[in-house]
Order: sequence, then structure tokens, then C-alpha cells
Amino acid sequence: MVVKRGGEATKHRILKVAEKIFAEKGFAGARIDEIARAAQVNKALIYYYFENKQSLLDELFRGFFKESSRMLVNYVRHGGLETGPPNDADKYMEEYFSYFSRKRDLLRIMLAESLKRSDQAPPLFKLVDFSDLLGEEEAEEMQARGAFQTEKMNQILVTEFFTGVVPLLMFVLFKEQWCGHFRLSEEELDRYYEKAMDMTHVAYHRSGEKQ
Amino acid sequence: MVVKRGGEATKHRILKVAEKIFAEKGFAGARIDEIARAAQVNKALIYYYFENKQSLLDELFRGFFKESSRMLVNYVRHGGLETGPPNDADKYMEEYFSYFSRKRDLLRIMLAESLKRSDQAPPLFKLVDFSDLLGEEEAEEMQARGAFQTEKMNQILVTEFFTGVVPLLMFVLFKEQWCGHFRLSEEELDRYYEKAMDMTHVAYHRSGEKQ
Amino acid sequence: MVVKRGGEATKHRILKVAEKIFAEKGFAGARIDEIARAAQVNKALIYYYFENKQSLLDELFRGFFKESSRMLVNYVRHGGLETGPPNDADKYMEEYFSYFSRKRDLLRIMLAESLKRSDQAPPLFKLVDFSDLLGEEEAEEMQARGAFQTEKMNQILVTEFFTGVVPLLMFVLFKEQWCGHFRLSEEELDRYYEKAMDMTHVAYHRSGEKQ
Amino acid sequence: MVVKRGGEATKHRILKVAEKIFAEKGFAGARIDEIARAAQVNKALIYYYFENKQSLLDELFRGFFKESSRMLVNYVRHGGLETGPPNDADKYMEEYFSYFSRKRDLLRIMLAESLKRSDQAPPLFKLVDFSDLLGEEEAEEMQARGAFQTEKMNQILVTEFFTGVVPLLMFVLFKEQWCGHFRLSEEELDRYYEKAMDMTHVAYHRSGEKQ
DNA sequence: TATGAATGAGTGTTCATTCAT
DNA sequence: TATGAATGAACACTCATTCAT
Repeated sequence: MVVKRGGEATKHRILKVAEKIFAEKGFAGARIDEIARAAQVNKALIYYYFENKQSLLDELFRGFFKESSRMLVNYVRHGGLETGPPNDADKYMEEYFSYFSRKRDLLRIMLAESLKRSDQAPPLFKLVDFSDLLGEEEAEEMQARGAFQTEKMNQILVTEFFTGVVPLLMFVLFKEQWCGHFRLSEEELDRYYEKAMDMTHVAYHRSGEKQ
Repeated sequence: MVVKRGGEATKHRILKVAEKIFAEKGFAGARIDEIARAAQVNKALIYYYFENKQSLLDELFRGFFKESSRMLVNYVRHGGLETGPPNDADKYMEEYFSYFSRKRDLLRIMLAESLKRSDQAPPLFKLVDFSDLLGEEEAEEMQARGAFQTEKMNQILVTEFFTGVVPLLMFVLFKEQWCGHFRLSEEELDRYYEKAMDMTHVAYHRSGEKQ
Repeated sequence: MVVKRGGEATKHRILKVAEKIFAEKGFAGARIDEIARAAQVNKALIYYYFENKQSLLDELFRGFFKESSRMLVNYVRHGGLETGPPNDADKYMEEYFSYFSRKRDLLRIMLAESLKRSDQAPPLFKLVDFSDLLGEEEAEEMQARGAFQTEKMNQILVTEFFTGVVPLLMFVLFKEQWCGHFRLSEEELDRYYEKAMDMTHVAYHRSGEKQ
Repeated sequence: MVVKRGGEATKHRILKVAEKIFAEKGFAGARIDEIARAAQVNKALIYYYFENKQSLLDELFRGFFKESSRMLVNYVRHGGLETGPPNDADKYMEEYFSYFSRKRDLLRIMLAESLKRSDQAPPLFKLVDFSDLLGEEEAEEMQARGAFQTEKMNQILVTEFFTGVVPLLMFVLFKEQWCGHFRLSEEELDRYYEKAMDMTHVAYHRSGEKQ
């Protein structure tokens, strides 16, 4: 990795630190002062690079969604949401899952922000909402393949989100504390979680393949 | 129901309002001023009844856990966590689930608070952790029955929490916004969610029963 | 004068101090901190009584215009803007003028604020604009008397404002500094100013009476 | 007119822009950032040409007073402040007045700055104070002519300033807003103002000539 | 000459909490 | 029990000014 210098590096450092502190304290609880101190920059410099506290968070989200959307699209393109014979969507799903683990901090903020009631859709929904991600042609083509029958698609989205994404999300977020509280090693917990998913969500996928 | 008068009623009103506002804005985002205004009491009066902002939240949690623990214990006592032949745990689970729906606001706060990293266990874990709820004798007796083999119990806890409780929790919290974003009626979404759970978590319970 | 106690007295003290400091430093140059210190109150208390810095100024203006409007209406009611035979408008004008001298600080702010370009009418214009001050009936009655022929009235307003009010305003505001700079006593300057007005604006009024 | 290039042109552009923005927002309200943006130069470059914010204003004033003093001296030299038989001071006065109209922005700042209490004489006074403008010889010669009898001169200065300069100044500054507020065209207002001055200040000059 | 980056000292405003009655 | 008034400690954000290149 090339060490960035000058302005870009500084901006990047601020973003990194903000990600961590937002995750620790929540958005409202995080202090610009603390972010500045931790990033070893003058407080005012944060306002040189970002319009305000909120836009710091926005830029973090923007970066995350750019990546995650790319992965989601790949997954969907390769039949990830379609039942039927096995396909190579799995490796894209794995990529997606591994990204989750690395972006734990951001996910923590995202869930916290999603919990705040607002008129907008919770950022979290973007994790499964690919409707505005596909190009028009492609969407039409998939539609033609019958991949998008609304009824079916809605069922799939709900199932994927609440029994697939959500458990993973929460597992990633609370893994460490669960280990501490219930006196388990990470490996043990991983094993339990994998088995739990295998007996529920994955089993459902398996049964779908056979149909 | 006895109509509370004077002090008790006021205190109760404050708690009710606080529950709603904490849920809407999060703990850090909620303002004592706003709670006072909404509860139509003087701001200082809140400090007459509660030591400080935090203890307001604590008291809300205390009340919630008193109820939820009672339900959880009933559920466990009637074999809710044990695989094997069907038992009457189901009706206790239903009670538990219905309680979730009614206490949506509090659950929202609890999840939000659980997301904050701290040395203590996330309040959320109490939803499945009954270890300090059963009396000694009872625990021993269940242990004798083999209900508590650590290995098995850990697997059960993980499975119940991440594939049963967590999806329900998130469904309750995001139901409304999901309907709005994906243009579904509540009834439709309920149906999708029930089917999703039936195909995953409930299917797993069914298969367990047969063993 | 009764010494006010408790809240009202404090609010009044803040207003008094703000009037002085705004006059000295201008609105943008005045510091809430300084106002708080000078009024011997906690800075936050200012925000208990006033929504923000601007509304502090607004309330000062509101009080001034309430008084000055009353005087202006009296003046107009007694024929102050109408040429013709002498009337008893003079004593109302004097009251108005004396009020100016006492409210020097506020006028200073008002002129300063009027200089800032904005889409609204400069506050200063309210010193002569009585259009929204008279009741409907009264306005009609004066109209009937021919006091409000637009052409004539516009000429009168312009003359009164630019050759009557404006010189007085500026005299009040710069009196002290003129004395210092040109080495005059206040009495001397008063005499020069009175003579200047007598030879110009007052002479015009006199000539009008004779017509 | 020689087209300025490079540095000089840039400096000039900064001054032009600063004049406008100071006039709009006042000195304290004006932002260096905004001036830089409007002048399309880097903020730091302003500090290359000017020591600080204040000196930007000072340089603007310096330029203005250089011009206005020249005109004032011409006016005085040709008998502008002396009563008696008509002289050719009028055309110098007209030049002076026309300069006012063109320099409206600067006058706005100057009045605003004059309103701030300070130990120095308000910049505004320089508009009539020619005491340090005339050479020693010349002053003596005029003194000999009796043009400078203190008593008389003071009366003249006060009269000229408060009933001549001040109305003009305020007319220039508030013309536009008066038109907007009282629904007049500029031509109409010009006519009213001219008549107002004719009936007051100019009438006084006329009467003086006859003496 | 010119600029992007950086900074110290504010500046208005907020908020949990307390006090006097 | 209840309240209006008061406060200290932040807090997000700003701004004139400087630095390195």
C-alpha cells in the first residue's frame, strides 16, 4: 500500500478515525474534538475537508455502499437470489460476507443510525435493495428470465434479509461480547454459529435447490 | 386498573414519555427538556423522581427485564430450549413474542444501547440468558435431566438467539419502514416474514422434534 | 421606580446591557459572552430568556417601535404632517425628539442594521412610516380631509425624513464625537445645530404655515 | 485606461470586491473567505497583498479620502463655505456630489464604521474637515479674508454637515430601499428629494447670498 | 505570485443538572 | 410535589491568519 501524502492522506486518516469513534460512541455521542485529537489534526481541518459532522458520516456510508453495492450486484447477476440449480453465486456471497467482517465498525454505526426513526429508509435496507443498482437493460433481461416476479422477489428479499443478512450482521457485531459473556473461544462460537445457520438459512437454500 | 394519582401517576407518565423519546432519538439524542415538555411536567421534577438521565433509562430496562425474565423462565421451565417431543413451550413463546411487539420502543433503545461498546454485557443478551434467573435447586434438577449439557446448550442458545430472537427483534423494529420502502401492506409483510421463519428457524425446530 | 425582582428583572437587565454593547460594537461585533458578563448572568441564561442573539436585538427594536409608533401616531393625528395653519403638533414632535436623545444607543444599532443590505425595509423607515399604525376608520377620515394625497404625502415624507429626522438622528449619534473633534462644548454645538435647523427645516415649516 | 496585468490587477480586483462585500455585510460581518472566492483568488493571496483584514479597509478609505479631499479643497478654495455673493463653488460641489453617488458602497462602510464608538474621530467627519488639508500659507490667507472666524466657521460646518452632507449621504444610501418600500420610481424619488433640499438647505444658501 | 493545507482562539448555542421557594 | 430561574461544561462550527511549497 502506497503511503498517501499531503491532503488526501489527512482526509483518509480523519475518515478512518471517525469510523472507529462513531462505532464506539454512536453518532450523537462522538465528539469532533476527539476525532481531531485521535487523527492528530486540528479540529478546524475536519471542517476544511467535510462540511459538517453529518457529512463525515455520509462520506463513510457512501464509500461502504459503493463497495457493497458492487458485490451485491455481482451476487445478483450470478443468480444469487434465484432458487433453482446450484450456481456460482456462492463465491460472491462469501466475498460479501467477508467484507462484512472487515467493516464491522461501519455496520455498527449503520445499524445504530437505522434505529433512529426518520422519514428516510434505514441505510441498512441498502444491503439488500439492488433495485437502483442494475442498469435498465440488465433489469429487463432478468425480468424476462422471470427472476423478478414481484411476489416471489418480495418473499426472497424478506427471507434473505431477516434470516440471512440480519443474523450475520448481528453475529459480526456481537461476536466478541458473546464470547466474553458466555465464556467461549472465538473458534467455538464460529462453529456454533455456522451450525446454526446451516440448520436454518442454509438448509432452506439447500431445499430450494432440490426443487 | 387502578387510576394512579399524584406522584406515582406523574412518575409513570414520565417513564412512558421517556420510553418513546429514547426510542425515537436514542439515549444521547434524547433531551430531558423534550421529555419534560412531552410529559407536561417541569424539567426539575424529573430530577425529583430520577437521579439522572441514565437512571431513567435504567428504570425502564429494569421494568422490561422483570417481565421478560418471567416469561423466559416460564418458557425454559416448560422445555422451551430442549429438543425432543413436542411440549407446551409454544404458548409461552407466543406470549414472549407478543410482548416483543408491544415493547417495540424499549427494544429499540436496548439494541441501540447494546451497540455501544462497553465492558458490560449488552442488555440484549438478557433476552436469552436465564442463567441467573433460575433458583439453584431448579437448575440442578434441569441439569440432572441433561437439559444443560454445556456443549448442547451453547449450540441451542446461539441458534435461538441468532436465528430466532434476532430476526424477530429486527422484524419488529423495521417492519414499518420496510413496508414503506418496499411498498407492502403490513399483512403482506407479515405473511412473507412468517413464511421466511417457517422455512428456516421453525423448520429446524420441526426437524428437531422428529429426532 | 420599583426594583424588579426575580426573572423579569434579570431579563430587563440583559436587555439593557445588550442595548449598550450592541451600540458599542455593532451586532456582529457584540459577543454574547460579554453581554452575559456585563449583565452578571450566566451565558446560558440569556438563551433561557431569548431564543438567540438576533431575537435579543428584535426584542429591543420591538420595545422601541412600540413607544415611537405611539408618539408618531399622536403627532400625525394632531396634524404634524399637514401644512397649513399652526397646530399643536409641536409638543408631540418635541416628545418624539426627546425620546430620540434618550434612545441614542438603540438608534445607533438601528442605523447600523439599516445599512446592511437586505430584502426587508430598513428598520429606520419605521420612524416615519405610519401607514400600518392608524386604524382603518381614522385613515379614511384623514384621507377625506385630503391629508393623504399621495403626491403631496410622498413629498412630505421625503422632506420630513431626509431634512428633519435624518439630521436629528445623526446629530444625536455624533454629537459627542463632534464636540471632541472640533473642540466645542455641548451647549455651543446645541446652539449651532438649533440654528442650522432653524435656518433650513424649520424655516421650511414656517413658510408653509404662511401659505 | 491602461489594462493592469498580473499582480496589480489582482490587488485591484481584491479591493473592488472587498468594497462591495464590506458594504453588504459590514466589516465584522464580511468574511475573508468570501472576498477571496468572489475575487477568484486564493485566500492566502489576500495576505500577500494586505497585512490583514483591517488594512484592506484602511486602503479603501485611503483611496477614497485622497479623492474626496481634493474635491473638498477645491470647493473651499473657491469659496464654497463662505456666504456672500455667488461664486463658482457650485460646480465643485456638484463634482463632489456626483462622486458620492458613485462611491455609495464605500460611504456605506464609512458610516457603519463611524457608528462604532472609538476614541478616534469618525471617518465621516473627514468629509467636511479640511483643517489639515490646506497648506499653512493658504490657511493664513483665508483667515485674513475673514473666512475662518471660528464662530462663523463652526456654524457653517455644522449647517453644511447636518443639513447638507448628511441628508445627501443618507439619500444615496437608502434611495433604492425607499423606492422599494414606498413604491416609487427612482425618478420620482429624485424629484421629491431635490424639492425637499431646495425648500430647506438650498433655500438657506439662497437667502445667504442676498445678505 | 500563487495555492492547498493547517491552526489557535474564539463564538453562538445546548444540555444535564441544581437551587430557591 | 412542583416550579421558574440559574449554571458549568461542553459542543459543533467559524474565521482570521500562517505555513510550506
